[in-house]
Amino acid sequence: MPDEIDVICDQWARERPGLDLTAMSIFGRFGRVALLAGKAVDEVFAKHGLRSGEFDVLAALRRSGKPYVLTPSVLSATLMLSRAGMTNRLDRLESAALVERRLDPDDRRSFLVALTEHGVQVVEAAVDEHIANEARMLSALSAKDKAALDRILRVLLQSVS
Amino acid sequence: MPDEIDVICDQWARERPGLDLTAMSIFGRFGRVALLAGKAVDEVFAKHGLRSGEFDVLAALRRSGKPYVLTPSVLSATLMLSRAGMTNRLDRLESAALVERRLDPDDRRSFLVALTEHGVQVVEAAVDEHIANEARMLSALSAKDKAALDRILRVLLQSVS
DNA sequence: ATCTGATAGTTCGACGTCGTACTATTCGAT
DNA sequence: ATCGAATAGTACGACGTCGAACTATCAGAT
Repeated sequence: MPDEIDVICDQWARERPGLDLTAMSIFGRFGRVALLAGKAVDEVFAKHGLRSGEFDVLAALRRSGKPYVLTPSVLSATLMLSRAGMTNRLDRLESAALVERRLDPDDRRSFLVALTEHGVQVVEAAVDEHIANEARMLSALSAKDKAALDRILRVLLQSVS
Repeated sequence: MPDEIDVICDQWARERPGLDLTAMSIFGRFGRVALLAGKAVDEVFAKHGLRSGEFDVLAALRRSGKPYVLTPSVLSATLMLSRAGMTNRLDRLESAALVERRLDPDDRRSFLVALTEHGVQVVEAAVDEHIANEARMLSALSAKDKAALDRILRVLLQSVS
């Protein structure tokens, strides 16, 4: 059953018969899946009052283990976000009382970003539903295909890095 | 060889032993690949003076065939972009003399967006280099893996739609 | 023929991100 | 001990996108 990307590739095949469309087909679907899956993910986070970037911060803190504390620099590096963008996210999260900024006793240039009690509760609930949602989106794949996809993505991540 | 996503999953496994991390692993790498591949793609387009959104418009026009004309509505639907965003892109492309707005003889509410001569030349050069770049990013995969990835992504796109 | 609802495109304000410039602080070489 | 380079975080302006409000136009029902 042809999909949207097939249409695009058929058009290119007609217009530019020499083109090798293998890569375009793969990256075309890749981008579409990333976009659509991202929207589905955002909907889940929205039910918990979060945007996906905000969840990423809370999740990074939560999975770092007790006492759920990291510096803004570590967070921005982990999440591949500029420090300026991280400042902005932390401002929002602090306004929502999901994190708090504490003084870093060892470095007065820096801060420690800590999950609040409320932040822990929110991220615990959000991550469970998030995982279930992701699993649902993969449910059309067989266990074998999921394993193959995981292996291939690992190679691909290495390759584009 | 463990990568960045393995670290994240190991952290979650330690903090929340019950969690099924299959989906997180797949979507985690998926997002990273999409992000990094997107940056590599942007660099190629930048060599032709384009942003990736602008290329998308030119490519949609080019692959539609002669006379390389589409309406803004069709473009925004095809590219999954709001009409407001499309207005903005078309303004930029028109300023760069890559497209032009013509009157639609059949509907005075609408316009016809047409590739200029210059626009055709730019997109022809850009698409060739773009395809080569995408193929390069996939070169770490065997032909068999590429075929498997294409098939799996097709299922996945269906699933998340 | 006219009126109602839908559609095409634009404008506007808001948002999140980025890159740059800036201040404060720390680290290292001498 | 001090000076210079590097680092942590923030403030600012620019950019691209979105959703909502708006104008102009079309299509269909009566």
